[in-house]
Amino acid sequence: MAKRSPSPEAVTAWARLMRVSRQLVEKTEDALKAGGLPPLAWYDVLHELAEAGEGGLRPFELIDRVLLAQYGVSRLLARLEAEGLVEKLPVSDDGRGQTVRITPSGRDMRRRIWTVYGASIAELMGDRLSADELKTLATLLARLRHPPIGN
Amino acid sequence: MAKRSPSPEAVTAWARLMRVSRQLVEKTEDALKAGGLPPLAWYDVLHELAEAGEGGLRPFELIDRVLLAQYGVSRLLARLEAEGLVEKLPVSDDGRGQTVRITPSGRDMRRRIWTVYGASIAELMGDRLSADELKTLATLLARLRHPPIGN
DNA sequence: TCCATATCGATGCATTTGCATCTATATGGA
DNA sequence: TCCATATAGATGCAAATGCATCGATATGGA
Repeated sequence: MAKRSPSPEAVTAWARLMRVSRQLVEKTEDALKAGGLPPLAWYDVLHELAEAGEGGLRPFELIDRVLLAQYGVSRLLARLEAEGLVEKLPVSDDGRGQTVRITPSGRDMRRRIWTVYGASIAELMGDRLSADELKTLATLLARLRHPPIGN
Repeated sequence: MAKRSPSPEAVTAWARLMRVSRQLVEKTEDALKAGGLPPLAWYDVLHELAEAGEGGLRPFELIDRVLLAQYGVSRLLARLEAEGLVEKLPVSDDGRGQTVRITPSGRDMRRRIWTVYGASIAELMGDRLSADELKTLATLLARLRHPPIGN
């Protein structure tokens, strides 16, 4: 089967996207480590659980939200639970599953991570592009999402 | 010390960038696996070495180009050498170092990876944004590079 | 020349990730 | 009701990664 070739513009944009996103992640992870804080993935999960409120979330609901594999979620939740940042509750109408809820100490950790994470975003994105440029960037990136959904 | 808060625009752009880049990498890695091909990192190294030509590159020169840690480069090169895709040559004027050169079979592998990788770029980027939009995206992303260099 | 320090690249060990599979419960059709 | 199949989540094992450190060579100053 014939494979297509990408346009030079597509290749350049791709290369920049790959390189920049990795640099930004690396810089942010470094800042978190320097502050004695856990990795970004912990923030992602704590953030989703905080948004979900008292009802919590089922582990399988986290898979798509934080872009982790099923076993990744399973193990990350085990670590978070061991640290007392989340709690697992049995769910009444499905004996296979559980509900995961953020604890007060989890909310506190989320806040502490955010002081570093947010500062990193401000420095690495906010300082480099104007509000308009950031909106343009966000709009273009939205068109690359999968599945492609409006906005 | 006081930490800054990022603007809402910066946060949105950041979130989109993180999510989209991970989705694109995942889709591309999946395509490579489906084709029985090695990961993207192998392509990155083979690409740099192919560009470098017969002179090859020193391992430490690859560190910044492919954004891997020193030990990551060391081990990846060991795997590539074991597969016969690169060869290590002693370098005359520095007894500590070596020069790494791509082999014919390495060039062939690079080509084979590109048929899948390039098609993935075409599908995931080229099909979704116009040439002008891709240029805009690339320009905005360039402003986020570290260190910030012109373009 | 000698020694302290820096650089290049490799590696032991612990942690993390990926893959495959497992157990347990749920669901739907015969 | 019973059984085949599907889904939720956990886990054993192998591979990859991160961290610290090592051995070897280079370099620069006393």
